[in-house]
Amino acid sequence: MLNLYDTATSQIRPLKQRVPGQLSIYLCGPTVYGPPHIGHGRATLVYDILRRYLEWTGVAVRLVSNITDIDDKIIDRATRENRPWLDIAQKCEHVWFESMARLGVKRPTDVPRATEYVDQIVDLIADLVAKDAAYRTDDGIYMSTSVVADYGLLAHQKIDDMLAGGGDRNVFGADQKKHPADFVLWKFSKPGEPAWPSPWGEGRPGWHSECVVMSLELLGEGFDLHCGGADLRFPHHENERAQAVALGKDFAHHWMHNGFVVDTEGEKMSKSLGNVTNLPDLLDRYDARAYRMLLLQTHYRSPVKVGLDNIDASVNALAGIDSFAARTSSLTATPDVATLDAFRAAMNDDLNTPVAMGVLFDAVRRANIAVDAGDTQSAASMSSAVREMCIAVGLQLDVAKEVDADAQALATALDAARAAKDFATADKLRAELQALGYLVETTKAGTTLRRA
RNA sequence: GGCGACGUGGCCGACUGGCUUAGGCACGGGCCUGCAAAGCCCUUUAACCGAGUUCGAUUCUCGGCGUCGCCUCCA
Repeated sequence: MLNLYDTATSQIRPLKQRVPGQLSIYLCGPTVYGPPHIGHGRATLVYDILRRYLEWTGVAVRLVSNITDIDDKIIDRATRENRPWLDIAQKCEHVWFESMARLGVKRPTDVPRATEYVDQIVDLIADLVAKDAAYRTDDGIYMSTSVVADYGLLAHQKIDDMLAGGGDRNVFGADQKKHPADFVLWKFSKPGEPAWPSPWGEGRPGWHSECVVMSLELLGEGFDLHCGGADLRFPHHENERAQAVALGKDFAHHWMHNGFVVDTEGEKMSKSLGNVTNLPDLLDRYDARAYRMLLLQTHYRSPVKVGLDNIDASVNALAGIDSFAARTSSLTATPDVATLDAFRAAMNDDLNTPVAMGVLFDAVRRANIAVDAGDTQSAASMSSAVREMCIAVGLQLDVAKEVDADAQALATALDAARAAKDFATADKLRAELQALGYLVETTKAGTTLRRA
């Protein structure tokens, strides 16, 4: 059973399954108005690892992750660039999933778009209005947070205390709100803006209403886990919950939040600070698996520095596992039980992937020792355990690729030259093969080639 | 101003009141190799500062210093 930190209770507790053997997860997806940055990459990788691990243990996971395809930022950009807003949303969504594919992040089981749920969103807001939990102002319909007794649950702070400071920013519709914490459910549209009909006038849904509707529509009440980046804890998740609570609905039973990607000075990367690295740029420069490895070696709730040194270390660590995979690819056996037990224990302890990776690296080392000692039995069961662990966390190993006939001929010639002690020729052949992009491993047993 | 997280060896990063375990990367030495590469072995003896609790604290408590986050753009 996976024990997982729950933001609502500030405790590590079992992640309960509403239906045994199944797990329902809602992950707040991106607002598609620009390229994804590496913070998005972290969030999606963390939950991809969670999902894959759960699936590996035999749990059927339904992961719903939305696309926010209508939002002020999309409209702003459309206006600025004089393009249709839908064009921006669709192109950005395409880039998003392209990056996800490169990262090896499995596509969610459901990808609802906000614009596909406007009717249901209107219905939900109407229910809130009917219950006096929402009210109208000149610019939209607002949620009355004071009807929610435990508003502030996820923030772990009283509203008054939250409002005491930090009031140095522009708050949408602030002048007409009944309470400063109230938030917009429906925004009336200005001329030329995208608009949908509603009983209160044309407009568009507020961000917080989209997610509560889509999660409840697709997963139903009392779904197992709601997750996202730590910055969504408040206000976004708090506000989603407030709407559900105000309607008497059973909302998410467990809340999970991942830590941020920070820059080399330790500051959070965010678009407003201008210190973001775009995900496509990162993926152009490095093996995508290196980012996954880097995150696996950090706890999901800790901040992680993503810099050149860090990624290089992960690239090198990965190279070691790759060459291990290549030298043990032909071995098959039942995976070593103790190793997998240790791995599960680490993962079940609030997804302690750094410890789990320790187990993995230890297994690699022991398997290598066994190979060197000619103990194929142990080598096989250890290496099989390594392959299992890699599957569980979504690490694809680069096993030896096919070697073309020409290169194989050069390798054979290389072996012949070595046998004849013609080392000048042997060195030349090796250099040739390396120039062709192969990793050349010359051993007593003969030369093996891998794609570099 | 409120709430919270963190400060571990050259870098990243876990566990833990004592029984010298992290783990990865880098550096150095060795084995292997014709030489390399890959792999293996060994190595360097760390916990921001101060006080307290304790037989004993990196680990608990308090204080200080520092870094970071949330407080209606945000993964």
